[in-house]
Amino acid sequence: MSTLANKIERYIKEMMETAEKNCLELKRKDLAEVFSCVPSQINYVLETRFRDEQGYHVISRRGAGGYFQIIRLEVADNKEMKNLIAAVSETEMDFKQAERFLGRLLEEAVIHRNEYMLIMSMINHESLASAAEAEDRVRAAMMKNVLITLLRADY
Amino acid sequence: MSTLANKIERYIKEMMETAEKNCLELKRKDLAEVFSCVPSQINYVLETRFRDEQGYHVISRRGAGGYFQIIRLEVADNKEMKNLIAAVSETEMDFKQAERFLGRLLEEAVIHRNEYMLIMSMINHESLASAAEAEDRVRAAMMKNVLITLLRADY
DNA sequence: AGAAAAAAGGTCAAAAAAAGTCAAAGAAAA
DNA sequence: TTTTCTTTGACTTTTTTTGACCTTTTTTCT
Repeated sequence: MSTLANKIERYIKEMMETAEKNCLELKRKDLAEVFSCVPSQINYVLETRFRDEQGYHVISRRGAGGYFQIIRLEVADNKEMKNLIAAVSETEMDFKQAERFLGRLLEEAVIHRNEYMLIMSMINHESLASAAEAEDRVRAAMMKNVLITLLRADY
Repeated sequence: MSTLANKIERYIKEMMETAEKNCLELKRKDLAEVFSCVPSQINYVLETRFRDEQGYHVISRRGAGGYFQIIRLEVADNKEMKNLIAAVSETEMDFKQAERFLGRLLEEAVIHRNEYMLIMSMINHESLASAAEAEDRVRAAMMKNVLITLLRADY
């Protein structure tokens, strides 16, 4: 059985689909009630599954009548493309970052499942272990080249 | 009487058959309970009987909701393939060697043009430069993982 | 208007729930 | 009797879940 965090993630993503809009507004307390869990569990899900690198942006308001909004950032969007390139041109990238980033490309169908698996297998710690302290730098360079390749007109 | 390790091995392989799927997901703790042994016994079985060279690839996740997956590789009876995996696992590989290897995979239509481009962009010198003297070892590890991924029955 | 209460959401660290590692002890084989 | 293979358990690491305490915003009551 999948974890509670996974269920909440799926629930939110389904809602987003159904909404047929790129923005979803929810109340933390209500959502926690639906899953009968503590409210901070919702924050955990947002922090681990709905970060900017993953293609979602979250804003919230406290106080009575508070809420949070999840906005999906589309790669198709030109501005987002620039963000992507900027992100990937960072000099270091740990595995988790790369995974979130690739998860996003997969979700948005920029890459397909097989490409995802292939890339993941090449950037994982096992592959890069011999690089020692240079691991995150190598990964960043690889990710940059992946993006450049994906953007090539003849890909 | 056969050893416990052998029984667990048979049990897993039977499950794999029955599942009529190339991928099996299990919980280490549950399996240990079935055989009333310590959980690390399961790791022993996986390490000695389900290695890549033996035609199985294992992936796992720790933490609450953790599990492991055993994926069958399509090498089955193919001794040559198993040897190839073993060979690639050990070596260092410079760019030219990797290029020839990938070229063959492309010719034999194991991979397609896009995959070829993607992989090449990740193993080239530019990507791996920061690895310094470890470059060829990193490339070999990457190529091994590429091979494993391509052979995954669920690829 | 100002103060207090209520109604949210945020943070952080501890507890819980897995899985991994490694070395020592025991059993089997050579 | 060495050597190799198996079994066990103490300790580690990772991921999720929970709860106590904090901050912000609105509402209600003098």
